[in-house]
Amino acid sequence: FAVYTVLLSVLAKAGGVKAVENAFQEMKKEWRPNAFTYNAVISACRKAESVGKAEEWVQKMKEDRVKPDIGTYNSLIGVYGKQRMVEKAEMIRKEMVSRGVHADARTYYTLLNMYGEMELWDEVGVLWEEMEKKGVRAEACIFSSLIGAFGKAQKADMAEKWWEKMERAGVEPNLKTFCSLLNAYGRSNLVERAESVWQAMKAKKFFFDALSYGIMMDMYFRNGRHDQVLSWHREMGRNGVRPNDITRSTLIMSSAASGDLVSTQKLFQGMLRSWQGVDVTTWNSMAALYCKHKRVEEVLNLFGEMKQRGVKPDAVTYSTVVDVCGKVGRFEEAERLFQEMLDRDLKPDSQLLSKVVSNYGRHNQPEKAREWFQRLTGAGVVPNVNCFTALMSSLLKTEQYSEARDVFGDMREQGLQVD
RNA sequence: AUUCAGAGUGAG
Repeated sequence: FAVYTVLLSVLAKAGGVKAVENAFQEMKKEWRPNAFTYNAVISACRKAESVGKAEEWVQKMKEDRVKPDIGTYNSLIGVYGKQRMVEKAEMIRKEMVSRGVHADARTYYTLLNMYGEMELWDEVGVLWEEMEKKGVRAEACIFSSLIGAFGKAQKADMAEKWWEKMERAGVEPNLKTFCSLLNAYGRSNLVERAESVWQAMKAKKFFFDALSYGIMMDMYFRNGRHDQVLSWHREMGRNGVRPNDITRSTLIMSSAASGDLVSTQKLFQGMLRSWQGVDVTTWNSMAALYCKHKRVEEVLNLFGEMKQRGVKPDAVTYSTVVDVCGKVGRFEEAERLFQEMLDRDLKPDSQLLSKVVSNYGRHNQPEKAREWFQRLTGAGVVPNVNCFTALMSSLLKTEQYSEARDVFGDMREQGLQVD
């Protein structure tokens, strides 16, 4: 029975709610599921970012008369936390209180993680105090999470402060904690500090993984030090660490930014020939490179080839192919591909909107730009400043001053910060 | 036994 529960969580990590659900059904034939079993399934829904499914499973759990435990509440908070549904997450916390279930360390970790990702630092402070008051001890993992959040927000100073806090608390940092600090420096372009963290890690005899190298490569890439990207990639290989999807995509990006099109193509072809192949993000990076050069045929060929190889195009892929068609004025094709995107249940976003609008503007079709703006916002896309700006410049191209002013007014009405 | 932490791709 316990083996089944472990199996569920392993399947969840391997990446499929479907597989988890199937295994659950199999198991149900022989055993009666308990809270642990349901918790594992709910957690799988969190990984798949499926709130609806998670809620369904909570319902099933109730129908099955299995009482939710602290793990269930924590998992559910995790489900909402990942989607940044603060109110829902807090609601669960209140429900816990009313049922006499006490928040534990993981409850706080999950909530802190959510607030950190959302950059709601005040809430982080409040929760932290509450946690300390309750005598819940922070572990390395929560410091990784918060230092990572500060890093993403390019607040290296805050990341440092929390690192010191961790040291004062006597918590021993692990590889993930070091990596979050490394990345904090990387994101703030503090290359030398990142390098010295790396040295400190080396002194501690950590075994670096591809993720660690990936952080360094990404930092050098963003700082335009493409030679360093290459040499760290080589260093990784020398140390017997296999490149993964992310280091591959960083390598492609770096080559795209530094070399000519042909050498990037060669690099990409070489990756395709290897047994690992490349993932959708790397395909997307390559497609974006062609798109930038307005090489429609290449983008479309790439698009076809990736499908042939069984890599599922995502919303970014479609955004790029629709964009490149629009760039060169092939709007019927763009329209067809856009429809295909919807048929595949992929959600258009504000970036796609701004691209489509500016492409119509570029080709002096402001009416079409406006039409698409309405169509997409009607479909639930929330336009940002870029979208409004694209629409305004489309209108201004044909000297529609008052219309552009109206758009400007609409933008301010939406409460958007004018930049 | 189950529930929490670290890196990559597209727009004006």
